[in-house]
Amino acid sequence: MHPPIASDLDGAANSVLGKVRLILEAFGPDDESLGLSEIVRRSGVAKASVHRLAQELLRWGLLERRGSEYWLGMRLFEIGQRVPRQRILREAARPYMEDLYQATGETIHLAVLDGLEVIYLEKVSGHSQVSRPSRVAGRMPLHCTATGKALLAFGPASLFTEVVAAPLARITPRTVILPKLLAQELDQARKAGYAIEREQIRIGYLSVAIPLIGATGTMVAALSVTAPTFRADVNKYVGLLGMVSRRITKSITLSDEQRP
Amino acid sequence: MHPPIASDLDGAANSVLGKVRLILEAFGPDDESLGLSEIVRRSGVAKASVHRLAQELLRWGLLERRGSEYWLGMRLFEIGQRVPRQRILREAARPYMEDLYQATGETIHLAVLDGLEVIYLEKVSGHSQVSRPSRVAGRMPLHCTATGKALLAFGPASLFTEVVAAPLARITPRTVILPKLLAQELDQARKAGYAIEREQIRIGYLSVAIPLIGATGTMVAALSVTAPTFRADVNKYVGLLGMVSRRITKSITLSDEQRP
DNA sequence: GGATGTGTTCCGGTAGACGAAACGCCGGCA
DNA sequence: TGCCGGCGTTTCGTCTACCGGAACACATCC
Repeated sequence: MHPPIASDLDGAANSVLGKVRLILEAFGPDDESLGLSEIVRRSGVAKASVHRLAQELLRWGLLERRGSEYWLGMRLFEIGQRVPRQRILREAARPYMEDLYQATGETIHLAVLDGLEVIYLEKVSGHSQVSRPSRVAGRMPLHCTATGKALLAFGPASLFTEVVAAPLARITPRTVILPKLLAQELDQARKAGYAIEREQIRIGYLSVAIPLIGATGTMVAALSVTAPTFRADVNKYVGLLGMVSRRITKSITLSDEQRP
Repeated sequence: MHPPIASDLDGAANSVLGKVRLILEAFGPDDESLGLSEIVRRSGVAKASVHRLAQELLRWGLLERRGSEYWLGMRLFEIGQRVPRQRILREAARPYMEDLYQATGETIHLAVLDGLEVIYLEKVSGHSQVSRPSRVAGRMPLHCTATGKALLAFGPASLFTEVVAAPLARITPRTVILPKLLAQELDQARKAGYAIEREQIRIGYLSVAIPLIGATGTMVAALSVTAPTFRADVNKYVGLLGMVSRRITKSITLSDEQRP
């Protein structure tokens, strides 16, 4: 765990909010608690300032504390659940994701575009953590995930251009990293109405994703089924996803205007 | 939607963080976007300050904007998912909640104590929104919800004392609001190993909840099944919950020390 | 005892924060 | 058309909230 990239946060420590950001982002996705000194080390903010701001964050509930250890506080979870861009989609999609999970027995993801990445809004799965790399609110590259490919294929062409402007990361030996090959995959996805990745993100697994198109015809999200390759039934998943996507988009009141 | 209670936030507007809190909490659980002037009205913070802080929150990603409308930003959702008190429990309980949902076809809730309320960490349900009053990260009173009763019954006696120190709210005509009667219910719950509420929170619905006890023997959370009264099978739910709770508590690495 | 680590408190200095006021734009209405 | 009220943005003199080095208190280890 390293502090946020310095170039993103130049000058951050010369404002209160900048320091608060550094403090809260010192806690990584797998951390439990941190001591004050560890927060200082990770954030680069002066100890007395960290202490002072932490007291105020405690009063707000954004941090919680026991003894000398600090935790991210429940109030963050509460406010985070209010974010309309995830709330409305999740609420609309959840029952259908449950249906898909029951019909397939495999892991179901709901993802949206954020910056140049996929961010997972929801994941329905059982005891086998088949898609271990993914987590709710986690981010993954667009180019090698099925949801990412669906977002690329059915989203604006400018998105593809932006994504391939930087070298594409190779996650597995099967990851497609040549822009030309990726473009062909996306063409195929547009013709077929769904995107697919086979072992491009995790060996032994494949995902099938379809786009959720909003009322004004623009990409809103993508929905996928992820399964171990040996037992995957792509045609079945595509059929189910297709039926479900029509119902979800009917129930979404979210327009693309929701997308800032 | 009204601004945060003034008594909780006396003096809040004389610090940066206090103002940020007022701004972020101006967005309610069902809001989508707010204009700058509406944020000003709800928060009571001066317009120029709201504008200035909003710009910084935009840079951080805690707010997002389109035109002159502001949204809570995806970054809040991301950080909110890092909160260990919800993350670890949810991850442990999710697969079992799916099992329960499949076995019962009814709504499953996972809840923890926060302050003197229940807060729902997760909810698995299908198309019938049987427990409409509840939502993830939503809060409900302890005394009239099954999860709340389980938390009271199996938690420290001091909690009960605190809760009944103030008048208990009557939600439905069936809500138990006399401390003596509530105490009897909790005794019954302790003897039976589970808590139950019948139409105390919503007419026509009942819930059954069991406690999740951590490694050190203290209450960590409560898990419930909620169903329409006419088709509820309490014995079935109790049996299933019992089997599942043993497995969840085995997989929880969370100790009560996680509870600040 | 000294060194090292943790978290807490102090307090003079200052720059970041403040917000009234002005500005520019827009839509509605007489 | 002109006025008004609403919106969001900008300005800039003022000031106090914020800053953080330093001191302090406590704990552990050699």
